Amino acid sequence: MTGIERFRLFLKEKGLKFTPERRKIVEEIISFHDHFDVETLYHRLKRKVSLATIYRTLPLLRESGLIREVLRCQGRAVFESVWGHPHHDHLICIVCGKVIEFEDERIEKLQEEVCRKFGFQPVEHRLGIKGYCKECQRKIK
Amino acid sequence: MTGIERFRLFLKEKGLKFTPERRKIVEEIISFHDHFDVETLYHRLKRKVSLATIYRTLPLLRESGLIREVLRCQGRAVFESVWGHPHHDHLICIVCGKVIEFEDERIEKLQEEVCRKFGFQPVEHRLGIKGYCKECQRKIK
DNA sequence: ATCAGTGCAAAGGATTTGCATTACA
DNA sequence: TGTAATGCAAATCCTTTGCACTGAT
Repeated sequence: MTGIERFRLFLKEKGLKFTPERRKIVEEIISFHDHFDVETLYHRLKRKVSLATIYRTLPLLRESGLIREVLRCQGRAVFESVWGHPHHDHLICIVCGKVIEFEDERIEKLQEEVCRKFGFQPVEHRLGIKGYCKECQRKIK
Repeated sequence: MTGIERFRLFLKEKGLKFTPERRKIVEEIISFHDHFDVETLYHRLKRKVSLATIYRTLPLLRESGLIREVLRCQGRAVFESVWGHPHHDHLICIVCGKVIEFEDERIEKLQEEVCRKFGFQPVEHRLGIKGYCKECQRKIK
């Protein structure tokens, strides 16, 4: 199943409509795997879809498991496409803003274990470690 | 060393001043270990310290390691006092908003391992798992 | 034919900032 | 004394919303 099909199905199940605007948004999101904020997405869509519609569509994309919010950068929410990409977490440099992605299956497993322990059904999770990247540590010293 | 002393020292090292307002804020934060947002803190301080000053002081408290931002709730940043409290992470129910705290030493250790691997010097980290709590799972079914 | 979705512009709400004044160090 | 901090109010900036119109199912 493609991401677009997935979204279409999700909308159908909820009795919502698959509009041209929503199609453009999903297509754009799936074609890139970088981090993006709303403004960036808006420009990538060449302003063919209004900001209001983007803001109204993002929650649906989250619910359907196509994107997730990874972090906040100066008040702005930053998302990433999740479809077809292995889950990973982030190291965020508080000096230069660089983001390093990493995967650790063991951490994932332990999280699942914790959820079971509390009878909690996880939907989305986010692990962000803020600190100084290698380069910025040097600069400071 | 108490939290207040720690903050005082931090300010001194940075050439900043320890004012009555900052003292009130630290005292208040240390006396509670719950989660709090800016508005709540403002009211706890009985409005003796202005919102502007609170907003200007919070980053300093973060840098000095006394508090950390744990999550965002409808746009509002939520913090918690970290001083003298073991690190923990959160399960956040997306239906009722309940927050369950948990500690897992093994996850912490793995995070340190990841940081070493990337030569990254961690300052603060945050693991939040969103999903359905036990009660809300029942309600939905 | 309906009911949800869209764009626009206005509203909202948290956070930041300019400025004159105050007060630590 | 000199520099940073405070409070106030205005300004920002991201995000949400009301409304009249459009369009997917």
